[in-house]
Amino acid sequence: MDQLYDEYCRILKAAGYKHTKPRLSILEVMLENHNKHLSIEEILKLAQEKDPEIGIATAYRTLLLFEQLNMVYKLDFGDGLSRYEINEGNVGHHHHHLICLGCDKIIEAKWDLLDELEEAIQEDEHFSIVDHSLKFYGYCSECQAKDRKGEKHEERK
Amino acid sequence: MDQLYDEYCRILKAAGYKHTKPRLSILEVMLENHNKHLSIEEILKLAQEKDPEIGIATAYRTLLLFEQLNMVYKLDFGDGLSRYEINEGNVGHHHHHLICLGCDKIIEAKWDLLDELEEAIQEDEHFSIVDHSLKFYGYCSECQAKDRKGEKHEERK
DNA sequence: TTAATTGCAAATGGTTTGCAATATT
DNA sequence: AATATTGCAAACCATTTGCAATTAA
Repeated sequence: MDQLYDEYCRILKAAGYKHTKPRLSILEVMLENHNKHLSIEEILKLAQEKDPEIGIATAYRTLLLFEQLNMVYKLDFGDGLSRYEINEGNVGHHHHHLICLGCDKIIEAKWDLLDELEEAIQEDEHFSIVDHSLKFYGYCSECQAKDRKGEKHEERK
Repeated sequence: MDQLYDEYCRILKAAGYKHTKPRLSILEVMLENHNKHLSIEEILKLAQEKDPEIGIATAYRTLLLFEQLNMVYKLDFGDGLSRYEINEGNVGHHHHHLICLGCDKIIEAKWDLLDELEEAIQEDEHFSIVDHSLKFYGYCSECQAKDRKGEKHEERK
């Protein structure tokens, strides 16, 4: 089905975890939505299409496990929901996010110019960096256009 | 007492909000702890030393108000608590944080080399940046030293 | 006086947990 | 068969909200 699927199955087994239906279903969901930022609720709903028995507690436990095994990233866009994204193996450098304050859209940022900054930090502070999280808040081009037309932004919840 | 205190009192009034004891007490607490990252619970406890009547709901409402007026920053270090820090007016560019995965210590990072990256994003994506959040996860010098001695990291909750 | 603000307690909502039943190896 | 895993429901805990009482202007 997918090379990552096999790889992550192997990792699960290697770490001593069983290949259960809920785990494999959720893994499939995460791979099928590799470009999205699904919430637990969304992941559960999709997984239940494959295995209707799955409960919410298992979804939480499974995503936590996947996160610990570095199979997924946990994302937080400040909307009160934990979101997850499969780790596609671009070692250590997952992308950043642009969060639109007008319409709550999330845009992927492909730039990664943090190397300089990371080096400075490692040297000056003797802090050994493992990972980072970078979010930009602002207004997307569409919301800027709306603004120019004098329209209101959609209300943020 | 403090020039920022006066300034923020003015801002409150200007925005049509009353100068109540809870608000002024919490403002004082935030100014007296300008270099810390206090949780709501901690802010409440400190504010209650000045005004024992204050309830938790007021603390939440006040910090939300202060955040909306850009008087404080809301911080999230992933420990399940909302933390707040007074905005000392370094316009738009508050500092970044280094979060130690070994001992949960938070180190302030003074570097701000994101200008290049922000320019690239504004141009390529036509995304108008208002603010950003940058966190680095890794190990502080002390935890690295402990590691070399073969000691265990403290358990994370 | 009057409209904003507060404290309290109850409600909310995402997440975690205890436990008996079930599934994997 | 032995152990890990699950689903369920209850518990948890940070945050929000309704409302009557209080307070600032």
